Amino acid sequence: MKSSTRERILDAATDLFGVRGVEAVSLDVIATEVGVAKQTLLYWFPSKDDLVQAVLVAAVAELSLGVEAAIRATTDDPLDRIDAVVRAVFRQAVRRPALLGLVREISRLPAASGDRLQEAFEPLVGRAVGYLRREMRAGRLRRADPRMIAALCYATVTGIATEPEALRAVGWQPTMADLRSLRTELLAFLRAALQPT
Amino acid sequence: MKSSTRERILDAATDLFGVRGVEAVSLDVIATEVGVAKQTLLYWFPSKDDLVQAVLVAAVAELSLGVEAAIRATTDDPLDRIDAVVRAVFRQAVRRPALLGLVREISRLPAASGDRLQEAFEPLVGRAVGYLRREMRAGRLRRADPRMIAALCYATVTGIATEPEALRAVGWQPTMADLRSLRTELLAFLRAALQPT
DNA sequence: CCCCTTGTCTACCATATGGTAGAGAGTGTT
DNA sequence: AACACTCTCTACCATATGGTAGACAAGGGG
Repeated sequence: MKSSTRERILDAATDLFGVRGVEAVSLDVIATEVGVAKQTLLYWFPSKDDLVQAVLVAAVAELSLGVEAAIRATTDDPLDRIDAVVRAVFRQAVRRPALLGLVREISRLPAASGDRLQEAFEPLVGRAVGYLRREMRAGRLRRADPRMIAALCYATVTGIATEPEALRAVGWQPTMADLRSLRTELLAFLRAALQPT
Repeated sequence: MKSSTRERILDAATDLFGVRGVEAVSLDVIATEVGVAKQTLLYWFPSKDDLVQAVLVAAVAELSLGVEAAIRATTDDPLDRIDAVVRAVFRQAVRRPALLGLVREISRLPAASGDRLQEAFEPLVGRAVGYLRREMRAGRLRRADPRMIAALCYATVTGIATEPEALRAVGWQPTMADLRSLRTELLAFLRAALQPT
């Protein structure tokens, strides 16, 4: 497949940007990783900014898709639903550790890019906050500011998924067993934090 | 004060590294910020790596000091104590938003530097995990893997403090009122997550 | 007065970076 | 055969970066 060059570039750039940070990764590094000349990158993406944008848009779409699918596939109970969303995010984070790291890069981008990305996430965020608010009113979740709860859940999941160093500091290791245990603890943690009193 | 040049460099570097990331900040930028020639930086810190190390060591010390003071100043109840630690971290994060961002930079550093930093944090982490374990055994905290709980609390606090973008996405604004409300919600969130069932 | 140390600077340098210009190969169209 | 289009490459380029060499000023002993 000739036309897969673009995809391969996007793939490599996603991983590199997500792990090392956008500013820290040069076009040359990406090109070498893909096994192609730098100019080929600049053929598909006229500038580094364009590449960054494309990578971010693809990452946001990928994450959103996974999350939305997880939402549709669960029951009504909000704790189960949150469970499913976290599992979905977790699964993607394991398959592609760079994805969530990329999301965190957004805050380091020029304001304009950040805003655009924010718009891409807005429907998902808006729906999540609305959902949390309704469930709180119905007494099926601990009452709190639903916007803050959304942010806190995001911070917890993203934080734990993007900082292997923090986990290593408490003796955690990237084995299957520890991974499963981490997921279990994360789910119990969120469940306890959200359960109605 | 002549000898304060070093301090001013450390200060500026801390803020810039913490907000934009180590790789994204050049010596020239720091020098301009401080109002000094690049060579003056290289006089005080023979290389960028040296500067990075110095900045990280200072940041770790600063954070550790604040946390330890908070711990000593509270009662026995573990939830109160965790409350106090979070408040301490929060206070420092407000005074100096870059501090926690810096800690997150550790995972992007060469392994050797990361390890050294980890050692600096080790006593604090070890004590925290031991404390959590004892309190769980005593039934004063929800029973769980204390190591994971430590990591999760860290992820939640650091995540929420270092990602203004996530907060903005849910309509949060950096005003005094919103800041206070964020702290309140964060404390309630952690309290709920840790309370014995 | 001379010399040594301290701290800051200007002048460079090699390398890496994002990006431009344009050649060449392969493929399909007329 | 001639042409155009798509894709990749080599050859450059201007700028920015981390870092070196060394001048210059200020002060403090001896």
